[in-house]
Amino acid sequence: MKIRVRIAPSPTGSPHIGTIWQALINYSYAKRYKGDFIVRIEDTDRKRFIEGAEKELFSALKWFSLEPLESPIYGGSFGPYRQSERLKIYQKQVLKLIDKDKAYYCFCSPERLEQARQVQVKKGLSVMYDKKCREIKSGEAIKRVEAGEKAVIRLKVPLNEKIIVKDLLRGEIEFNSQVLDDQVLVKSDGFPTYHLAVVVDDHLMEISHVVRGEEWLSSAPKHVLLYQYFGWLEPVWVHTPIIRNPDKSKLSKRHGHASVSWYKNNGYLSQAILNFLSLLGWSHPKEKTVFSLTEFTKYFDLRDLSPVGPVVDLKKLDYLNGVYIRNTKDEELLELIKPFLKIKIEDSQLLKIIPLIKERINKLTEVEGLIDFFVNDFKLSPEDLLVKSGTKELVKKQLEEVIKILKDVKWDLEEITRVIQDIVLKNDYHKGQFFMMLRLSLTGKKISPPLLESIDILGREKTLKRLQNSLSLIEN
RNA sequence: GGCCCCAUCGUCUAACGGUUAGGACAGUAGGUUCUCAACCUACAAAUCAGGGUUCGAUUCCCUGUGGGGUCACCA
Repeated sequence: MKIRVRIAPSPTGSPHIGTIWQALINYSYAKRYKGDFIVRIEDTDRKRFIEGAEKELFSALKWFSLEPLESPIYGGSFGPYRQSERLKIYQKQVLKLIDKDKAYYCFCSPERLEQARQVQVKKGLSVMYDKKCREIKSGEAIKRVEAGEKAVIRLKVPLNEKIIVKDLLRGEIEFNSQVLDDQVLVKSDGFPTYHLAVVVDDHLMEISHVVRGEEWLSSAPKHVLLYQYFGWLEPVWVHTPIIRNPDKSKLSKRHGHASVSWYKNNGYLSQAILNFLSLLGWSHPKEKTVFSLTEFTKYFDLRDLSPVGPVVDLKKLDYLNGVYIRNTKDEELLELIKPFLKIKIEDSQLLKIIPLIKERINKLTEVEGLIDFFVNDFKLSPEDLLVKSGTKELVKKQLEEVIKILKDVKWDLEEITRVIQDIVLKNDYHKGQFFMMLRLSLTGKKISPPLLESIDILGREKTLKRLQNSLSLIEN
């Protein structure tokens, strides 16, 4: 059987990291077994539709290199891939159900339903449709519809039957049809609900494995029922764990970081995020935690997914991000860093700085704070300088010496290193203290990239100017 | 609340029914070092509880507890 898998997001907001995780496992499964990965847009809810959300989704998929074979933008032979463009298909299919007496028209007003619901809530019962319209003769119902009366179409759930969902990760799960609602399949605006659309589309698009979040498990028996009613072969059901916040709730903006843009804006690399995501819910090969998407697609199998909802631990992502940053070539890193810099700096100079900082950052956002001193001047408090570096006389003497020697030294790293270490040795200065003094004078920071390399890049003019500034500062 | 799912270090996760319950991140301590990192070494840290089954349960079964999901003309 040809493997065909899909993600089916709805365009109701900016892309969710959980959607990317779904994309990752679907894409990887398809890749591994030479199947097809498809994106279908589930835009049947016009109230929640957000303009531009679809575009954002595809640009996110592109960023992660998880591009589908078939989709609304790439096309494919099972299109259209937007549900709003498939209305006729659903209408045709649902009529089959009406014919078979497996679905029925319901004329109940939203008000009546609301009332019934409140009674149920009061009695502590689960909220379900009371099946009032189920008894209407189909001939009569059709007449009323033709007369223009507003109606929805509901699924006719059998009264007391066992329905089995065969889930790949959990085995057979048994539901009693009593707990299943006569689900609305077609809304009064003529749009299908998820339940109808997903079954029809997955079947017609020849989806072999329906891989989706565990939040769908409760409604899966309805879908199974639909496959039976239509007389179609069921796909393999795979309900994946839901990614959680540190407080174990479903990953959300409130308690965690759910949107792809947050990760992007906070200086994470797409490969690192992907690596991190692939670790979630998956029994990775022993003692190997760093691997690329290509490697992942070699090992990944749906069977190795665990049904336990993993918690997102940003500390681990930070670590992985650091690993990826260190493994990125300086030239590539340059391009990645630039969008995060507010200061203006020449590419050539930035390229010189990158080796000094790449192993001390975990996120691209940390770059600016480390390197702004190359460009910007800063205010230094004399108290700070003296507290960290010794007495006024000592600091003054040291600064004067350094200034003197740097004035006409040959300006390259080796020479600078030699002369400065000379000063320390000859005078028997406290090395740590001396370097801290220089560090503060030149960068205004207690923490900075390696000092001698920084001096080399700063250049003679700037270095001397800053040292002079510090000198005059403590003289006052 | 009904129904459903799940349960190994703080977190991500290993362990044909037999292991000193392993690794990674985070933590702690030390080494290296001009600071911070990176790197190296060490330490600490878990089988939810109670019953079975078994010569032997992290592993299989039951109950409890805990967590999660779901109960829409939303997906």
